Amino acid sequence: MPEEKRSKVGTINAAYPHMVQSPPRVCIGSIVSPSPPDQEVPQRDLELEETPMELGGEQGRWEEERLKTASLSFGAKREREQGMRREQERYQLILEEEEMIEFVSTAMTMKGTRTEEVGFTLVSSSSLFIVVPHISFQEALALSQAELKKQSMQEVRRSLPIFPYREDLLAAINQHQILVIEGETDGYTKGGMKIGCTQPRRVAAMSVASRVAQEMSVKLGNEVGYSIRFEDCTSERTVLKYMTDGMLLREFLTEPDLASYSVVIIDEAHERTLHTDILFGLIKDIARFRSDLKVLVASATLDTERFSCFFDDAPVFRIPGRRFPVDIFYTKAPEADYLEACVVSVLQIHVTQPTGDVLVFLTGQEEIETCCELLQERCRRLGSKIAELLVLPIYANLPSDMQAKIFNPTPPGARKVVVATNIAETSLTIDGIIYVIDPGFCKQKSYNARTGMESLIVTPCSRASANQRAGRAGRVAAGKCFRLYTAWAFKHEMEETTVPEIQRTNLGNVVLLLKSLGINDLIHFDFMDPPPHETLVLALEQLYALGALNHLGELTKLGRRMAELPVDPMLSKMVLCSEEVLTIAAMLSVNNSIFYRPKDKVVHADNARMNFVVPGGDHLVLLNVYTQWLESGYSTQWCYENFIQFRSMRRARDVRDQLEGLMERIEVEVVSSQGDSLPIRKVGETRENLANGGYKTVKHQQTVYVHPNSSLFEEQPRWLIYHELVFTTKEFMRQVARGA
DNA sequence: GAGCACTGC
Repeated sequence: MPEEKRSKVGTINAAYPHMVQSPPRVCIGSIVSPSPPDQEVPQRDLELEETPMELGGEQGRWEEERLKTASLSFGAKREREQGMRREQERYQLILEEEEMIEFVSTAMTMKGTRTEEVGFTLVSSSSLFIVVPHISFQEALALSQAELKKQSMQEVRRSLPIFPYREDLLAAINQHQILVIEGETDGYTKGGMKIGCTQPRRVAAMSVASRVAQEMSVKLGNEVGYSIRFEDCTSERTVLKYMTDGMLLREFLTEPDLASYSVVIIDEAHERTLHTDILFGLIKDIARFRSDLKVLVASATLDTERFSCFFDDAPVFRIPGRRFPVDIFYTKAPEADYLEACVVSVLQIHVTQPTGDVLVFLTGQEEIETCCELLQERCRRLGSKIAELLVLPIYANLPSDMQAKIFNPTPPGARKVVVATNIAETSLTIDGIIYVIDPGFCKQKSYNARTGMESLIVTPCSRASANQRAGRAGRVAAGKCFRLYTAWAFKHEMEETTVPEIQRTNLGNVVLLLKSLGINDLIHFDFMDPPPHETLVLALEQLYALGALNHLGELTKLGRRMAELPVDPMLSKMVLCSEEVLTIAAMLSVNNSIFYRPKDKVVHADNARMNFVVPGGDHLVLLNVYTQWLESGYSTQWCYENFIQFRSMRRARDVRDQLEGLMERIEVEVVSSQGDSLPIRKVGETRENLANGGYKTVKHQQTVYVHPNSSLFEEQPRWLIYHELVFTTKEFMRQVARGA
């Protein structure tokens, strides 16, 4: 019995009890374990896991049985590694029932058109209207987009989910809905008044605007336009303006009462992005004195109560959504090794299910790469025994040309498997997906306000998220969703909804923005879900330390300027120094690593990165990278040759240009420090070197370490300045510079 | 000697 494997189970168990009540499945040959006895399995710690006999009684016997199963599995694994021939024999068994994961259908189906109560909640309290379509505007448009290809515009319009309710809706709010606008926006767009509609994502703002312009037969940018960072596609004629939620938030700085808007629509409200949540508070506030302002909140969940309640019991108007039914399957017993379970499930679907592509949700790049490798390897070994299986990864950091591959149509006779991160949950839609495999995990950011440390941790996802994933199987036809956890776990162990971002993130930026809008009492600001008290306090403390707030908590002149710059307060302060710092701040604010590091070319990538190292630390390395890129003429080819992410660099350039423009506006002169690197270093806290390679933070006396990817990892100078603190396997300082 | 989910200004 391999001890290390068992303790690993213990480790996972401690973190995610619901996932690990069974021994790990390590190969296709492992046998589905019997159901546990009726009583609930107590949460066990590492020690208990290693001495299961101590549990005693029925529970103990059950544990013992299961550990035997585990050892059988490991035995099988060793056997499997012995030779190709055996391997072949095993795989021939792939179709045999006991070789497969046992799924149970719980008669649970995400219902299609007729029965699902989804739709709008249109609500009005004197000045306030809330529309909560359980199918979002964006979703409705995406659905109709597919039909646009085969039908006339008129037919498509009729086929929109909202169409049958249009009259009621129009009557109820006495105006015209964005979805069904047919040029009758007059009443709300007289005298230069606009309708604004926010989306959480840039592409959504652009594509919805483009579609509506098409519907209204106007040129995009005229009556209908969009506004996103780095790109303003509106004109004086624009009456219907689509934008990102963050963009509207910034508009508060120049127009605190949104005087030029007669209607504001917040779409995809259920996503609860940080910006959406702040908008809620601000809009609720201005709606009190702007009785002419109409507010519409659109959400795709059934949880309309929360929204209605927050907006003083605004009424709710429902419109049924439209989606194909999705059958939900759960595993009979929990799966400890979900990566292996994914691979088995994909093959199972491939061999036993009719045509249709598969979408697998994993948590990150590494997992996705491993999963793709495993799938490809097994397909190769199975050879002509199975039909062709196209395995395609997708995650945000994947270069664009490789991302594009997932949209290629599947050749006849083959099946496509897309292995994705959460990017496929909301940000992009892939045609032809019929099967979804959901292990039930995602990577989530969390923020510890006591230490000011962020961490990115794999956590079980929420039921809302799981349902969103399942819904991805029902876009083109009836689909199936295979959940790699039990129905019991879904019901009892997963959270209803994902914790809103506002409760999981550093709020330095937001606090500075609210302060500059004249909101002094942040503790009593009307948040739909308030952030932790400590988060607000720490943000205030840090702003005070940076000189953005005075001892009374009032905004200083510096603070006012800092609020204009759309970067972290630490960076906006730094930017008010020298030209080089502008570049460095832009590079630091691109939070993705600019260094591309694919698994199969790790050595090349690391060598390429070494070539950029200069003395002084990571900030100067970043400056060096940017300068060389500039000298190459912002070349794509240059990026490719040097294992640099072109997208991140282009973004850094955009941010840099924007900051430079804003600096002019707030009348701060951009001066070059003429090769003197000192001003660059005025960031972060200083640490003193400890014997064990760790450092102690000056402020909290906390032990932290240099990140191994840093250019100063080997050097370890006595004093260090760091840009951010991140917890992964240890407390790491990322982006460090040599102290004085 | 680690590993960055996804957005957004």
